[in-house]
Amino acid sequence: MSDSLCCPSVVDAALTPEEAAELAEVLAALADPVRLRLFSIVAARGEVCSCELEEPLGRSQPTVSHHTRVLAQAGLLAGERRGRWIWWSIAPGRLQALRRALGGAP
Amino acid sequence: MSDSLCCPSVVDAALTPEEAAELAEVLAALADPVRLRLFSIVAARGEVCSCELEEPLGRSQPTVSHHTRVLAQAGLLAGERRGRWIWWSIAPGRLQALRRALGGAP
DNA sequence: CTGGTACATTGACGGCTGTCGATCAGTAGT
DNA sequence: ACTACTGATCGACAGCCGTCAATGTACCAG
Repeated sequence: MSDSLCCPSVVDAALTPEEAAELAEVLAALADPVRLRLFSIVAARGEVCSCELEEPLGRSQPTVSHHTRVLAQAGLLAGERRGRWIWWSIAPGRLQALRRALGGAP
Repeated sequence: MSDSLCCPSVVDAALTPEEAAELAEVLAALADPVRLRLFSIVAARGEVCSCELEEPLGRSQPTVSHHTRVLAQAGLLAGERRGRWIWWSIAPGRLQALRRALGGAP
């Protein structure tokens, strides 16, 4: 996926199919209750390893791995391997870019 | 669906399953390229009737009807019947509430 | 090297979603 | 009433998505 998500706002003018597809990808990554909770847990704690997510989410380890992968591919989560663990944090700027694409003030 | 979408922000604290489910509904409504373009067309023109949407979206009349319905049920679009036509406009406040739920400034 | 731990991948299953053709319901004009 | 037009609904189909058990991979301690 591109890294832009910068220029067009939904409320300014009709989106091109390409712009819409790119925006939809990011929105789809957040449009799941489990991923929203996962994301908010990471945001609240700053840094979380995968193994700390299974219990609060009530999902199996493969499912948690699947969701972290989706959020990371959407550019919303950043993962860093430290030894056996992967520490997840909020990818800076991406959420703000999303809000701007949704018509938020620059 | 509730009409709130007011209080919790994804970045402030861990969302409850109920808060996450409600937010996910609105995000899912926007997480489709066709609906994003539909929404942006309505936003750009102010008011559009359904019959003016089929051509720019390249979708059949039942499909357009399906998408307007999804957006309206999510509280993002408002429809008003005038004669044979239904005029669609952006539901005020809903998008701003979504941005706030995504951590935007109040 | 052996065993254990953290995470990824695979395969399978059920459910949801986008799409269209066909049909139905409501409105307006003749 | 009849016709024409806008929009909703239904039925069906293909494709995608969330989920988990099983298995694979990478890393560390001993």
